[in-house]
Amino acid sequence: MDERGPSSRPDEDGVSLGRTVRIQDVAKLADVSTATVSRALASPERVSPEARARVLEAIAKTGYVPNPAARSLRSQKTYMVLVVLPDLSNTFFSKILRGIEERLFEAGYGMIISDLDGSPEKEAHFAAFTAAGRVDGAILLNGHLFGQSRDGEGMPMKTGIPLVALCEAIPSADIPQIEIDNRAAASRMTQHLASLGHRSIAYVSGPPNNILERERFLGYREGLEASGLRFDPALVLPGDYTIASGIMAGQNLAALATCPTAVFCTSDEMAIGLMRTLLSEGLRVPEDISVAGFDDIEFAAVAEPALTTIRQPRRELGQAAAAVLIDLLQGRPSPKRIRLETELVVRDSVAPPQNREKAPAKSIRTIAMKPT
Amino acid sequence: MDERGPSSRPDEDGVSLGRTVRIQDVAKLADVSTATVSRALASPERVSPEARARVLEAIAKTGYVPNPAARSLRSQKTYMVLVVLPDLSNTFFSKILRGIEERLFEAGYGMIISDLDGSPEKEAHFAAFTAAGRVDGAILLNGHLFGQSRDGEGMPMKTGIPLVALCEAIPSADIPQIEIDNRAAASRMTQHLASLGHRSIAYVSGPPNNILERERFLGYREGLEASGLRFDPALVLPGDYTIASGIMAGQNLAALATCPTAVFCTSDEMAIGLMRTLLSEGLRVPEDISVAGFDDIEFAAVAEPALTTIRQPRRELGQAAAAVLIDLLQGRPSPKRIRLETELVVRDSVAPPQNREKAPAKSIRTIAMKPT
DNA sequence: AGTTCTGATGTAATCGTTTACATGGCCGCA
DNA sequence: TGCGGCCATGTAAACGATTACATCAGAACT
Repeated sequence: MDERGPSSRPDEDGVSLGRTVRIQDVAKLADVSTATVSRALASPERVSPEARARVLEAIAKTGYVPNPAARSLRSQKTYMVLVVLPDLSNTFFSKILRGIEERLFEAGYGMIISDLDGSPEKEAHFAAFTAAGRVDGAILLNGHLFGQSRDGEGMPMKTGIPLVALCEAIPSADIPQIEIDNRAAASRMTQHLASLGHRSIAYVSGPPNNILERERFLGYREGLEASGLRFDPALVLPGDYTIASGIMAGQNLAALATCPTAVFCTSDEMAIGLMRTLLSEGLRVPEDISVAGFDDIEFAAVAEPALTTIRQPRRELGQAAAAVLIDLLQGRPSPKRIRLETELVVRDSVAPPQNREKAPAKSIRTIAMKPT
Repeated sequence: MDERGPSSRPDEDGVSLGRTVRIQDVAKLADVSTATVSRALASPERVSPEARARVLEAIAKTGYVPNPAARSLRSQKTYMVLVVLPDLSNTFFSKILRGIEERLFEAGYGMIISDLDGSPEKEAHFAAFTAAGRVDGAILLNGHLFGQSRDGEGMPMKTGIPLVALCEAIPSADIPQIEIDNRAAASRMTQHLASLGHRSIAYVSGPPNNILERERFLGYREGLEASGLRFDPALVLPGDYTIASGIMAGQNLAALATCPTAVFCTSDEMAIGLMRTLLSEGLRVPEDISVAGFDDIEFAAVAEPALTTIRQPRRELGQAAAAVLIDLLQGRPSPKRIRLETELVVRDSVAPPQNREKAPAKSIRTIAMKPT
């Protein structure tokens, strides 16, 4: 019945606390009412300096820590935030998470993580989770609202708590969006490739129906157009942002009738997987084919060759989302949309195209001398 | 005062709920007492089938979700678990996290994450967190107990809640440990290198005072000894498991008077960073120098060359830790220590040493033909 | 038939806060 | 001096569940 019995000896400072320290104990010791103790903590300016000092002293003496359950029960606030994401083990998200955690921590909020893992069952569970009032707000990285019933796509979740969409905008929902301009970034990369002389630029896509993917694909086409290149559907290879899909795309690419001189992968994972395949197929990057990525994950800089990519400020994205949510939670006005800057990071995996049909692989080295 | 006002229209199923559905509402609808409703949920066998059916129906009709704060206040259980880790953005941890989350979810527990980020301030905060009873238990990935006061190393945290140490054993604490045999694994890799003919094997360490590091270092020395090789302190390069430290170690390595023929890096991140540096220094892997890693992260297989490493079953480690903690929380007996198997994954970054002093780099290719 | 036990249910106390409302003292203004 | 207002504080009613204890009906045994 009472498992904590044996360990309930006097704790630190010689103050023996029979059990848990309650606000009453503090009140008694400070010779004030519980209301004053509560106020001294929540809104110090509403308590006289002397009373406050006594309360603080009593708290220090007893080691009092407010009981969150009781606090939450009464005040309807949990100081907890739910973060929903599709895949916790993905490098891309974990860096963002860190940004989120930082800000939340500063503001005194805890972070509960839900790895959706593609399971609708989990979605339902976490919809209930929010409904039960276990969290004050949520940050959604999964690109859609969960708990959407019959109405399918169109029906936003009515949780009644503040929500923020991070990275993947949620079109039908009227909630703040924190994101980058995926379209502009993709367009820029495409134009970068084109400006180096590439005329045949393949594209490795993200998962279908993904908002990110739609935007990036639009950017790709825009970039082609802006560079006066024709869009060729045959050069669009399916992917899903994973290393494995990059490897697959590499195989598909190598099997293409006329191999393009450049590939734009919409994630670094795919780019790295793809380079790997290309390399083992005997193609060299960037001499035979240029490869570009997206995200600038840690490994992009140490890939071989180092990956040219688009940097997303992941930590900052997380921080911004958390900041907006906190504003919302605390009733402050907050921007409806934040777009953070991306950056084109030029490394070694992209180079001007070289005429590889004319010579066997070995002699290419001489051609490579050309640039000055 | 009441922000939810405007959105409080009838919800689903046409059942209009003025505000939140309470257990009383369910009780009234099912024509039983609140106690029966509570029991129907917590211990169905203690309620008659008819009553249970009525309760369940009423719950379905009203969409009742128990209020966690109230439940927690009364029952002293939160159904929340704290996971403490040193760096959330690290690939290695995030895969483990996923394993943890899976198991916790199945058992109905939520996961709160604390990214320690090397900040003692945060440790204090989370010590208070557990003390306040916000979680029922914790999984520690950080290798020590927080909240250790004056006594320094030796004083285990007295939180009064079940704890489990994952990966990094906590020597002074009497809590279950889930881990791999780091020492045996490191020894095995060292012997693997030696068995290929390497006589001079460098070691890139983890952070000092880290338990993992200590074990792996012991394994390294053991492996050397078992292979009849002498330990040379000059071949131990400092690292901290990060890519950056691997890059640094690569520079130090290249600067060494007599370059070893093999390097054992105690993390894949370091191995990949190190290979990168080596490559740009003009050394080839594995022809000039073999590189081995530890962990088998996703990128190990697609590194160039593909990394020979030790596979840690990360997801399983997370699952096992969660399972043990759940046992503990539910009063079941649980193992005091679980050691999961590692696996030596042989890829391309390790090869027998080749005599590189006799010939200039170019002609090495002929030597490389040797293997049949 | 009387007693005891068991199983299903209800009643109401309890968990530890926050906070609406009441109180009382003090200041300043007329 | 009297009165409105403000400030600091106290009192006590929530918040919404769990659960110890009481109750009661019926079964089973002597």
